Amino acid sequence: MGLRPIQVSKAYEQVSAQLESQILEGRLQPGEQLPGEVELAALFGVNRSTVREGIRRLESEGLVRRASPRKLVVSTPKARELASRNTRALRMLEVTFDQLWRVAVEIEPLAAELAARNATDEDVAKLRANQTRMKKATETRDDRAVVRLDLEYHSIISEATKNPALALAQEPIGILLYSGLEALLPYLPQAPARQLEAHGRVIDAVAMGDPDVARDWTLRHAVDFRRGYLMAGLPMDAPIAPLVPATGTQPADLIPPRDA
Amino acid sequence: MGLRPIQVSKAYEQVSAQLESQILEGRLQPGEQLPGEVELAALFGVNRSTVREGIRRLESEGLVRRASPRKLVVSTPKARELASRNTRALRMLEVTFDQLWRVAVEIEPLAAELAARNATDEDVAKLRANQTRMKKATETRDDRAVVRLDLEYHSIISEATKNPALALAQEPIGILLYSGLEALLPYLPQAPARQLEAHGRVIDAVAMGDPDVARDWTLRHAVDFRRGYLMAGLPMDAPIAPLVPATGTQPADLIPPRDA
DNA sequence: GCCCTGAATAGTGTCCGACAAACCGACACT
DNA sequence: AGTGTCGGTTTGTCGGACACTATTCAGGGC
Repeated sequence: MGLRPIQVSKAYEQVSAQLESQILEGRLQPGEQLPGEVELAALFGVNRSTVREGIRRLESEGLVRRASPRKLVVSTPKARELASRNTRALRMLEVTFDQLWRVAVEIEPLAAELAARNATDEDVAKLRANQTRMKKATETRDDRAVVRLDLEYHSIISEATKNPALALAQEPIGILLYSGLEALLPYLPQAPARQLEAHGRVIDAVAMGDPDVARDWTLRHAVDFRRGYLMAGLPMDAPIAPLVPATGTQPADLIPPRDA
Repeated sequence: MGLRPIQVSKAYEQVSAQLESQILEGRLQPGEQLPGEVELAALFGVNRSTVREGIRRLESEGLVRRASPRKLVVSTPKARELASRNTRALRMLEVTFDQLWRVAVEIEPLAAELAARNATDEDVAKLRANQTRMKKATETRDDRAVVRLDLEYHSIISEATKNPALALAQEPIGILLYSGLEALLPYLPQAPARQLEAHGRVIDAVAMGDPDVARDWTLRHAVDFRRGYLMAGLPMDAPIAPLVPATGTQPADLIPPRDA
């Protein structure tokens, strides 16, 4: 029969849904301040608690943001938060190195190309600063810093493309993929040096606005990374970040937080 | 100075943060059921309202889900919801056709290739069913249905890759890009026929497990789409979905929903 | 014995009212 | 001008309450 499952709509869902559609339709514009909770409750004709629950959802989706504890303003979702949510989702979906790499090897060169086309002087400056610190970290063999700076490098490239669609697609993949670098470094002491070289070439190409060279060296870098991963004997088809910890932890009870 | 902005941590944030970390660390596994709100409130030592606000966030992030109104279970974020959130974000960031297309032209062929490598019989069946309905919609010139089926086609391809990283990157871009198809169709009556052909070729290639052909025809399809967009005289550098509606709508007040 | 039905139970959705802490703006003071 | 003070406002949190509905379970019908 042509019957659809009926779904009761909770009040707090309607609150977030209505506010969301007002935002999406542009009737509430980014930067604009929302009324206080009591006033909203009055406008919607529901209790303040209900409004609060609705607001929590919008907050978590990045459509509204607290400029200060008292100011609730409409906002566009921030790239950083989107990336971290997507990264988390990929982790939970137990994505493998191979899956990530297959996408990265196509998208990272594109990112480098677009960065070379669109990067501002400021972006280039950031890249050079990153390179300087990376050099230092490589010399002092500070693995932790190497990984952190590598992630930062990819993030700067992403931003330099001036292409939100690319950034959204690339960032979570880059973050997860190059987090795996940490497991790699102990086996491949020469990796940071090769990385430093590749980054340097790409940065020069970006600075000179040479898309082809940027693309080419990024591709090499990605291929090299995969080879290193293989040589280190790390598994390509195992989840990058397993959900179940290796140590036999039993489901512990939650710890009350409020004693602070 | 080396001072960091201080941030007070609200109780409801700690609730969601603690539950989130329990999930991420695997101590709470997907499918597992959470205690009721009262019990959680007791465990955390806070009021039920506070727990509820925390749960709303996790719910909105897809880390927990209501299996039935009474059962709150841990869950992995669903691809569909991630895609729609990311799509919304891209819209709000006022991404342009050109930006989307540059990414799509690299990532969609990859998706087709991987689909050809990994698609199951079920995926192929879905694709064929989609093709059948698309044919009908083309013949009856039902533009609305053509767009809907095109989006579905891309979604099936995405799923057939068996690569969550790719799906995450591709879906929002595909959704946004091919929503623009609707604006295109009135100008290009022959577009659906060409699309039908391209889809058909890709589907055959996927069915036969031929990655190269799948990739090739998807690339052609993407290039063709851009040409159509140009020929129709549609703007490449304007936001795909402007936030501010063209009609002069003034910021309307919120409408109380509860009279239903 | 098994299935169906209806009562009992438990849990969610929503509301009310309240209060301390903090924030914000204004105002007075040096 | 810069700084302290003060009071109103808003948020964060609490406790309690109640209707409604899943879910459970026991008893009756087959």
